[in-house]
Amino acid sequence: MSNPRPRKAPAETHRHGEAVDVVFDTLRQGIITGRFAPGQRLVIRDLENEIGFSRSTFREAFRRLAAERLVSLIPNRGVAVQRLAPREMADLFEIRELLEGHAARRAAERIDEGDHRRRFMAMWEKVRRGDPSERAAFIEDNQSFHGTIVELAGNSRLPEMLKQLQIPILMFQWRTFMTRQETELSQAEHETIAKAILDGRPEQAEAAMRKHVRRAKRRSVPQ
Amino acid sequence: MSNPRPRKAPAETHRHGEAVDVVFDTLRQGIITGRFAPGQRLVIRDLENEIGFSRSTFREAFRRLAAERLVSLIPNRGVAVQRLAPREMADLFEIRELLEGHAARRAAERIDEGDHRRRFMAMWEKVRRGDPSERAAFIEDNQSFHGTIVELAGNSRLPEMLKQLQIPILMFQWRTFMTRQETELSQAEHETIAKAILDGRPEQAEAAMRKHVRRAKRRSVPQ
DNA sequence: GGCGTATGATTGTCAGACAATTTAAGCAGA
DNA sequence: TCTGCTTAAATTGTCTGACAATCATACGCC
Repeated sequence: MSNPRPRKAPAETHRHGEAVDVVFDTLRQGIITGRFAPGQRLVIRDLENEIGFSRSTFREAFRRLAAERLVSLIPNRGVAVQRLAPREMADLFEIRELLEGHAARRAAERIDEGDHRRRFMAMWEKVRRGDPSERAAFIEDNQSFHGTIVELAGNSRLPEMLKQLQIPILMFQWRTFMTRQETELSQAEHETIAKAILDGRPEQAEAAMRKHVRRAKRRSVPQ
Repeated sequence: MSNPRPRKAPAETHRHGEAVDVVFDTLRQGIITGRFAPGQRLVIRDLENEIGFSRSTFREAFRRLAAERLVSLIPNRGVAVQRLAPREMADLFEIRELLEGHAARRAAERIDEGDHRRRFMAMWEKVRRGDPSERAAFIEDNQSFHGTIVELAGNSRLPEMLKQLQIPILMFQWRTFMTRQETELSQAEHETIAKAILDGRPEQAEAAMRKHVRRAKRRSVPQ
């Protein structure tokens, strides 16, 4: 009897139509955490053996990663994990300062619309109690703080734009030493921003947020 | 004698490694010009017959289009040309106002660095002479004006971010009736912005640009 | 050691297979 | 006629294999 051609069993079980998403998430996580180093080439045959899935799936995932600037396409050489020069990092922070400052302003303007105040206070109650010395928890709380403000700004495109800006910054900061003193200073700045938003003071909210982002830039980007 | 399997000849001659780019450009152009209507599904087999190239190439091009928000992915239904609600259009303009206003400020601050003044004046000499009643030329000059300012702002990420914002706006405006009066008003606003930049007045440049974008928004987005 | 050339590895593209899924069509029963 | 179920057709999502183009390296030659 003839041996039917065996089909590859995917590394992880997944539903039909999710392969590209699984591969994309896996690679993105690997890039953010440093599992794949900046500049490193991603060779499909190695990834096939390591993660499963097939070439076409990886190629589609590569296109998404390239669109988010996590990798760069090199003609006839596939893709490589993006390197960020200090200058480009500074440029990212410059845009982030602008967009997040605007988001804080809008959030303050709209704090009394709908359930905004309730949502913001729920987030803030949790974040303000966080222990600044627990680094992983602090990073998560920080995301939550900034994410909520951006959502409350009420612009449908702002969240995704900032997410794109933050991923490379995360790649960078992950390897940055974050001192106790710095997280505490960050906490204090969050407090200033939160108060301005809750008090409905747009100008102050924007100024405080911009200052906060500028300080993060000075801390993260080598001059 | 056996007939060797014929290979598909691509619709247009192109070099190795450019198929995805050709398909991407073709589809993007078709979407911007209205050849593919908002909401319309893009079915790969039809596109294969019409443009040439194969499924995997189209699937990769789709990922790029989806990343630029020109199409949306629908599970098990492929992709469809993105529809933009007036609200989302307004959100795009809100971000564009912010980023382009910032770009105008930076351009004014840096007008005397390097060859900035020469480059800006070269563009402006050409654009100011444009006939506002020639619509196609006006659209091109408009791109040139805004593009130069964004480049002179000196932020490496700004140009691509604004390009992404402008594509859906173009999709929309392409079908907008642009009166003679409006292009002339636009010209006059360009003049104000150009003078502020050439005079090195960042505050005025930003304010004029923001006003310019806000007026374009009022003209383009149904309230 | 420097330089052109063969060699191997990898990418870019095409083609075909098949399962999963959606949509439309056909049919049975109330 | 309407409703619900089954079937069929169309299309997507994924995997596999083929082959040309290109890049990187090793090799041989001088």
